[in-house]
Amino acid sequence: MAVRQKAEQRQQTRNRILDAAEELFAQRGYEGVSVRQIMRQAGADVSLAYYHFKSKRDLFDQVMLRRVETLNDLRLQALEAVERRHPDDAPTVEEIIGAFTSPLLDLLATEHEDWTHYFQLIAQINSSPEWGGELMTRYFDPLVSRFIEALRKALPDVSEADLYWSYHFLSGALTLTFAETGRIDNLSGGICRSSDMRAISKRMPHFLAAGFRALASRD
Amino acid sequence: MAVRQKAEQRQQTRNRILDAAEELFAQRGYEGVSVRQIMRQAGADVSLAYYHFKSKRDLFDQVMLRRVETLNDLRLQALEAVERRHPDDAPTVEEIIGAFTSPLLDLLATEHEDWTHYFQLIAQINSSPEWGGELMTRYFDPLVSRFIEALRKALPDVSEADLYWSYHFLSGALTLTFAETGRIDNLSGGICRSSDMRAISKRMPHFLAAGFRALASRD
DNA sequence: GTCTATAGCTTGATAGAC
DNA sequence: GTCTATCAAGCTATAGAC
Repeated sequence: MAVRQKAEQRQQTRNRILDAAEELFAQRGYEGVSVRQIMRQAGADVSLAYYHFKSKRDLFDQVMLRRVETLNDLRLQALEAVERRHPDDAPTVEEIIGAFTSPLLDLLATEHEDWTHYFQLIAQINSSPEWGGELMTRYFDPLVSRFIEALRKALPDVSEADLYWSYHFLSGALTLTFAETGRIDNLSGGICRSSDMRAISKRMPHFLAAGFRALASRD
Repeated sequence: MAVRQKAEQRQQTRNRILDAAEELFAQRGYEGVSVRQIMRQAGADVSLAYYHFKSKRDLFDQVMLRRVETLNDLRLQALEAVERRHPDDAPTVEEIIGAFTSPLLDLLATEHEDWTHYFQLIAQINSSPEWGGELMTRYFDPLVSRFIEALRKALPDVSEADLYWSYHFLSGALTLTFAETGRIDNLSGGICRSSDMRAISKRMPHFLAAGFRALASRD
């Protein structure tokens, strides 16, 4: 019984550190945050960081890993649900893109605090020459390849290059949107809000699907 | 004569520092680079950084400012050229987006070394919650508002919210593309290359224009 | 203008008591 | 498991000689 409590508290502390690290890395990037700042926010001593994690870089990797499997699973389930609704024909591009993006919107709607910092972190990694190529590849490529395959079936005449470039444009639009930097609030004079997920889900899949189709049907 | 040489050398040193800072900030972000590393790469002593610039942050601001006016001027000229070709009707969405994006492609084609790091830096800033909202607004909003105005004329029935969200998706696709992280190279197994500007210019305006139109003509 | 030298601080990480 | 104490290194920034 005492053993179980110890294990639970250990897990709790570990998670408090991961939460603090996630939030601060998301705000200021890996290099912009010190282990001390993270542990201050977690309400624990610096040395505990090195008891629970091998190094600052290991802590960062665990922040990334903690949520990636959940996210990829939800996306895969959404895609499979779409495909089950189309036993004979191919799903539409909108439906496939919806399966890729709506899990993010759902997670923000139900567990906003937990996921918003994670998506901000992904956005920064995606745009970083130092981290982007390697980390996005490692964490997301298997899932993305599965989505590309579905898109290839929905757009039978599309070339491989057009398909990958289309996904690339999607990736940029998606990650910037979930970065929630407040830029669109300033630019639009308050007409649009970075945090308005309903406004996003009404527009993003439609916008991107039209782009995919435009490249697929060009000349 | 000696005075002029001094002034020229001063300018040269200053530019060497700015070049080094631009490259390193683009690779590892503001916090990921020290003034010492910048000056080592510039081949000059640390103290010279503080002779030419007030602080690390001032150096960063000057890196941003050095190219932003040139870039915005070229974009504005491209837009005005497009509008001059349409004295009676409105330009197409493709033409307007082309005026926004093609100056970047041209600069990379003619002065690649000088501009590639700058665009990588912009990409990271755009996706950062810490910097994105404020800096992108300060440096680019006047120009972007001018482009939004042109797009409003090209899409007379579009709602204001659709217009701003469309631009937002454009911004994400554009900045990720110029971040050149190598991700698309990995994902596509070599079919696409991050640095292939011809492939980009053939696809990006077309993809994005279709998105704008899809939102503008939705129900 | 460019150098040396250094102040004053923060960093990532560890050793050892309890 | 959690604390105190500490290390060596690196950091931004400046003062002052030439």
